Amino acid sequence: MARVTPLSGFPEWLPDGRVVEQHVLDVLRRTFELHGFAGIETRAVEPLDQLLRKGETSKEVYVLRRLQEEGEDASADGGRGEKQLGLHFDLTVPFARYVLENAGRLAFPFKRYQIQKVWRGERPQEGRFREFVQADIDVVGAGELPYHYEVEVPLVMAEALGALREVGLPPVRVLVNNRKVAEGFYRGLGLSDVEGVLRQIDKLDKIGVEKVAELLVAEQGATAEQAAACLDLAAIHGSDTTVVDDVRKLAARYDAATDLLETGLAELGALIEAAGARAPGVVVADLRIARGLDYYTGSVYETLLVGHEQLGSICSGGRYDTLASDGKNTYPGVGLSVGVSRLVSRLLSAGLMTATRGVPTAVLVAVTDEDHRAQSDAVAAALRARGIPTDVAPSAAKFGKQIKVADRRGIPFVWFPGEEHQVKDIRSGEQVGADPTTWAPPAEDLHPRVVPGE
RNA sequence: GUGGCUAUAGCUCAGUCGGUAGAGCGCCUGGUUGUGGUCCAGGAGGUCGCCGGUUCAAGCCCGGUUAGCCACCCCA
Repeated sequence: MARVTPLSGFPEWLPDGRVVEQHVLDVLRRTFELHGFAGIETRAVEPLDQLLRKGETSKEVYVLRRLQEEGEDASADGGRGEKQLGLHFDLTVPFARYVLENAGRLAFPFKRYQIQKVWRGERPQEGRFREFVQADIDVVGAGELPYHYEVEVPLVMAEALGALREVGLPPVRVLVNNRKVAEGFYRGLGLSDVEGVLRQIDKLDKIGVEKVAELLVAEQGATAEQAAACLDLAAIHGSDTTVVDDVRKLAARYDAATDLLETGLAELGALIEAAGARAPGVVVADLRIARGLDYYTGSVYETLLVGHEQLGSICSGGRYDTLASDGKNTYPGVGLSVGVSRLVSRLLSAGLMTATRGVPTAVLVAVTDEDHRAQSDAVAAALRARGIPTDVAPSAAKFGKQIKVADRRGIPFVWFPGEEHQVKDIRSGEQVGADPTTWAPPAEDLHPRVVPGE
């Protein structure tokens, strides 16, 4: 048999892992719908020029090509002029296109969730995949989008992730910043290359304060004092509105106050205040969060798993003043995206969350001998009719083997048909008489459950 | 795209100084009268990633190649 090797970056779970993933997806979806987000799905491909819009040349896009393309249509370019297609690398670009395409039929502000696979042609490693699932929520407005949505979106996400706590998800920390604060502060200092400064600040975790200070001077042309100011700003963090005062004081000290800074601070303060009341301890302002250098214009978010910070952000997003635009109308939006595959891969590899079994089956009906298989099928039918997931033994092997079949799969009950039916809980060994038309397993054994790992 | 490491049984790995392969787990069979897990006995299973080179002889040395892992970059 040909040797099969896993394809790096294209994760696949075993059935019990899939149970965990499916549970995570269910909880996310339920929470999103609870908050009024409507579900959509967009096609997997977009025209390549659309995907590469916004100058995102760094994104590694998988391009779609037909096997028969060559030879068949040397005239394709001159003829149909088919657009080159690429697999989407996130759900925001397709959503923006979808909004424009359906603007006349959507009601704004439009709240949608979208859970789909995305593809990125990057070099994979732990927690980084080339094919992975994202779960996005966004709110998009026509022309304008009130700031309170920038407060709502991370709180919905905090609630969704919070709902997974009981099955083993570690606590999460949503780090927030506001692009206007950073931009206002830097401009107030006299630094005009806001993106450049942010890019350096983003390296703080990796290379440390001193190196970043050097880079700010060398690359961004900052004075030592300006660099120090940027680093002081980046050092500010906290979960209450004192961070706003801290920034104001800092700005005053460097004489860097601007209107833009004040606007940003007001927004950030409102977010922190609301979050403190609605999800205490979850949302933390962190003035060094940069995120998606080019397109975010207001709040930016990043989410860490407490105890797994090395994994990177499992959920991030922000506010775009121009999520989509058709030239005449602009559609601002704010959204967050959960990296479901990254999250689930860690939950599984670290044993944080496990499924009680990998098969849906609650009962395995034994087969006495092949001549009596119909009797076992009848028992199974009776159980299934009452919603009990049931399977029939693959062969009329010795009962010990049939029990083993159940054990290997985590099926909790084995049914022995006969004059007097009996059902055995193979975990306890307890075996009792039972009637296929009335017996039911305990509620907790009816379906696989997801539980915290050991 | 750049750099480092790795590739031997289904899985995790050992294999000394070059002398045609081992362990643990798993799997199969048996331990009598149809009830698993523990225990005991036995058994199956490997083109040592692939191609080439050196050598009397290569899992081991050399070159190439493919794949995987890790780091950088970037990001979910």
